Amino acid sequence: MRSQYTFTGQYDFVIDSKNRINIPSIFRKQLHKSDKNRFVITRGIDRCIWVYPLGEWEKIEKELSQLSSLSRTNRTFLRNHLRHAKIVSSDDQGRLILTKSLIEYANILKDITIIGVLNKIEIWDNATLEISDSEQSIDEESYEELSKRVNI
Amino acid sequence: MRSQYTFTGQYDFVIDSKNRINIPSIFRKQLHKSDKNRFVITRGIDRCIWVYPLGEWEKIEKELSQLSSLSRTNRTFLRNHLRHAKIVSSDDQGRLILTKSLIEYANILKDITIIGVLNKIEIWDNATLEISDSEQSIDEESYEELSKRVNI
DNA sequence: AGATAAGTGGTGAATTGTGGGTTGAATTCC
DNA sequence: GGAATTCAACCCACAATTCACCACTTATCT
Repeated sequence: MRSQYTFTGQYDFVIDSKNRINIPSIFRKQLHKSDKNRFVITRGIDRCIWVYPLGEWEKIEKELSQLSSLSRTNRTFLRNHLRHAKIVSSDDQGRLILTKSLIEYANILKDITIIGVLNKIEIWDNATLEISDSEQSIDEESYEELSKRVNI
Repeated sequence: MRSQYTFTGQYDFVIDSKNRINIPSIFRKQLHKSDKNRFVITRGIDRCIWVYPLGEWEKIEKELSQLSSLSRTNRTFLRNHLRHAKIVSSDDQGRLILTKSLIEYANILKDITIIGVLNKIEIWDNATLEISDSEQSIDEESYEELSKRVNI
């Protein structure tokens, strides 16, 4: 299923004392009315927070709901992927409130960087992202592997 | 059949002296009127309590009723799954009363964690969940297996 | 430069989580 | 069988948190 969203670009913001973070206005303008400024925030696989417009998240839920809880692996997988996900709405200014546990997970202090990654938005602590950048470079071999699957 | 419920997120609560536990308000808001604040509480497969909105439980019963009692495995499974199931209603504050036997089964003392897992809600003793977390990690192989079936 | 939009800070009202009391029905005990 | 006890249902109360706004400053655009 093709996503209707194609978030791109990088933007710097700050988190305030009430754990609110702004969504770049250019992203807000792209949001579909049916999502009604609702998002799902959850743990990213790296040390960041993933933000999905509600409609995008519902596609993921649909996939997950096919897993039977009789399987141990499924139970663990479902629990671990769903427990950090929370539906949130943005306020009139377009801000979201992050949970304390996600803030801790992503090491967020004050300065954050928001990155558009197609159908989701990543929220990074500024310093953590820089460290991650330096560590996570892609080697030549992996690029070769990718080139077989993605044509850009 | 796709569930109408998609509980997600993790919330901390306490159980009080009358064995009452709160349901997160965000879950309560999602409840369908036809369920009229009625739930089925039962043993989870792990050391936790599973809570289903009544309507969801009825779907499960429908699934279970398809299992023939001629099979020993089926009989045992059915018996163990149904004997601890109980219909309960929440009070005006949105709390449920847990049975002593379920409280014992889940090792619940005081601090609990509630996790939304799509169509059901899990109630864990805080410490028990942490232990379970450390034991139940998913190995790479299982992730590979899952990736063939779930596209997220 | 002025007007508009975007980002950030703050506040009062409403909601939520938790504790407890009272009553009447069900259960247990002698 | 009747008394004592337990327990669920239904209240009320209240502190802490959250939410829906309002306000101000900074940036952008024409």
